[in-house]
Amino acid sequence: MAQLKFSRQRQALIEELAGRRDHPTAEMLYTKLKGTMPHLSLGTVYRNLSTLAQDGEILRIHTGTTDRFDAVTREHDHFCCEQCGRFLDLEKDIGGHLNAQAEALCGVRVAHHSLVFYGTCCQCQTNR
Amino acid sequence: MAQLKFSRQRQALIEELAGRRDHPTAEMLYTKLKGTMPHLSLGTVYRNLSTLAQDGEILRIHTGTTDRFDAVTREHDHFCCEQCGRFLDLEKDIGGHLNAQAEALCGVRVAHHSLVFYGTCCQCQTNR
DNA sequence: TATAATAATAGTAATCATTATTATTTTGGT
DNA sequence: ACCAAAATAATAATGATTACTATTATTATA
Repeated sequence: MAQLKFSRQRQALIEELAGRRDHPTAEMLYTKLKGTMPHLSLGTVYRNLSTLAQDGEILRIHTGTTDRFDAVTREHDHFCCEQCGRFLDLEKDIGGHLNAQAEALCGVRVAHHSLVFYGTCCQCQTNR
Repeated sequence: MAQLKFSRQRQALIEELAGRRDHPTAEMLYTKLKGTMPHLSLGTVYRNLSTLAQDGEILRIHTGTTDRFDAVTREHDHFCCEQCGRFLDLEKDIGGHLNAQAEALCGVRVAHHSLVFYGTCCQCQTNR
């Protein structure tokens, strides 16, 4: 990709993602933006999410099913509730020094990591 | 699934997986076993890997592309080389007490986690 | 501001990994 | 040997994502 050109679609995508904390999937973003941009194509959403993630402007999170996206690019970790599917940021620093630790112990060069906890969230613990 | 019945295919799958350390994909196992079981079906491989993983007999690892499988079920972490694609066990204990830590800090109930480091492996560091 | 080069789009088709369907075969208890 | 339950092979279907292509939008420049 030589150089980026502005596009309303990409701009709307960036703004929408920055305005939410629920780690939406491509489909969720598509459905939402379709409201104000009826001609928006799902392929456009995927293409922009992919390039933005490659450029480090957003975060792409692999979950085993559908990928989720996050406007917060500072490395942090996530929690996925196996009951309700909620996908939460772990605000407290948990995985902070893991990269250095893995490098020291195992002799590999670590660029980044992906850490997802699975279990039961607060709401689902009380609702039972 | 009421109760399991023996099958040659499942047995071969378990033995093959137990005998290797490269975290094969379903396709890799299929190709290998096809040599001695020409009628083996890819669906059979997937179905057995899925039930074995559900029963906790093997580990299923999501990587963003193709899932990988591991006969070692003790919770441990992995490293994926972005140069050569090697998928390695991290033998040293890195993620050991993360679950408890996440529970204490964030008030969620953690059942398990998935931790994958990405970067450059030893071989790829020297070969450049 | 008209032009031209190029990037981005919409719409659709294709791909890839995985799961579901179904008719047939295996297994294991009686 | 007989029967019910489970497993299989072969294939179709699904779901997420990427690729293709003709058209449209953006931007630098004459």
